[in-house]
Amino acid sequence: MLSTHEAGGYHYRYPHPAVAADIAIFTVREGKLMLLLIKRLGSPFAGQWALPGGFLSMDEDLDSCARRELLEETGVDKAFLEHFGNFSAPDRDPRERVISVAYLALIGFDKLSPKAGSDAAEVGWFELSNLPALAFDHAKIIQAALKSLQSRVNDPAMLLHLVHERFTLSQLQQVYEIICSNAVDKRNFRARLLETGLIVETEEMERGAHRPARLYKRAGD
Amino acid sequence: MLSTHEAGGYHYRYPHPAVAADIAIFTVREGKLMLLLIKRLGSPFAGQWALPGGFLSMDEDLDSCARRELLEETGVDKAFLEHFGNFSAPDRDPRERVISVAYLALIGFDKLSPKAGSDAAEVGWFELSNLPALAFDHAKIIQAALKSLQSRVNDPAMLLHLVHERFTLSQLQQVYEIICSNAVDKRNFRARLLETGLIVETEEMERGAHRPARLYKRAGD
DNA sequence: CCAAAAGTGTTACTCGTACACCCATGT
DNA sequence: ACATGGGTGTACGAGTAACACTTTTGG
Repeated sequence: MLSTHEAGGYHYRYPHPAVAADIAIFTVREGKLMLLLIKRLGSPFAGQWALPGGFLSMDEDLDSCARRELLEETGVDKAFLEHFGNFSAPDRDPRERVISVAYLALIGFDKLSPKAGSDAAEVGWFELSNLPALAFDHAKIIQAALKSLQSRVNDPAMLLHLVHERFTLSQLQQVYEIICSNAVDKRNFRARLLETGLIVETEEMERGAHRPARLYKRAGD
Repeated sequence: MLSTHEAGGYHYRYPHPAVAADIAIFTVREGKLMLLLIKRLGSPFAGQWALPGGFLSMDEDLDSCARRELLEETGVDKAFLEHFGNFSAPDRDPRERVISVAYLALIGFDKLSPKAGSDAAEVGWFELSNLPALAFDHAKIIQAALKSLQSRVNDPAMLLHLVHERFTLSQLQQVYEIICSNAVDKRNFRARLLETGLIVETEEMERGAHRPARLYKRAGD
């Protein structure tokens, strides 16, 4: 049962799957729900797009692995990050047996460092409604990620991860409506949010083409 | 990256964890929430109690693995079975790195075959309020399982897996109250359940020491 | 002065909760 | 007859959903 490290390899009495954390990283930009994908360089599925992710190291748990991958791809270390499912069909990776532990991540588009990550692979944001062909079973994983996201849309703490540091209530409502894709009443939305106590108003205003909107921030600054 | 099968072992370029499905199998008997545990024969933790579970085979996915383990331990193949979390601390198993994919299972106590499973290990049902010392991090897994169970107590479809084929509304309510450990109003409980349409009344009555109670069954017979 | 988004309260309805008495059976 | 659990309806309150007009700025 124990592994031995000999001749640059690892040896086990019984077959072991590889275990990877894959992350569906969402953000909202210009009124669209966007997903981060990376372009695969090697085979299989070379040239196709896939979810960022990576194999579990022996000295970290799965949450740490996901957080590490998120940091590498986006430069963000403080973000909403949550497990939502495992994907384990025996043939989902043609190379070897790989168990994918899938995470949902949410970040505000402003928090991304411009040179996102140092991974050599090409990185791109895609509108969720216009995804390219995807490697492996990642299309299925994304569907499940979206479902998980939508099921939590009423959690204001989650929504707050998708807006900028300072935000207007309309922006927050827009994010809400993009996720669940139906409109809600402005007054009800605002009242519900303010009485959670999770956000506080600032003295700043956003200047736009029309009447300025008050900016809010998270209660914990 | 590929594995090779040579001299009775499996060889990988990078270290791989073992992956196991562990199952918290709950039932209700005599007004108590019970959990199935097995007594470990070998080391580590020999003689201590643990959750049933087993390693993932290369030809099955995780759900199938959990269902197989459930069948082996209880003789039940049609039961509520649902993933609720992964446990992946690097040192949770002293032998080697093991990722535990944890499942919640619910079965009616009547559906258990008497000679539950063919596994040689000793099997026992324990009151949740009176568990023995547990191997590995299984105490933590059980806490998480219970939390998951309680969070879904309002799903009538789930509750129905914990009662017999034919059941009285009082029995169902008792199960509800045991899980969330607080009392609810009889009339409200019954009304809510009946209007889901998930259960239908039968012509049978349960005869007891007092007024007979109507027996119900699942809507899909 | 016009267009565009910001901001603000009240009413109706739905759903959940609280509550008390009579009934059927076994002993 | 009595003890025990089975069975039933209504009223109130909380929370959710519907609804319209005024304000502020830029062009």
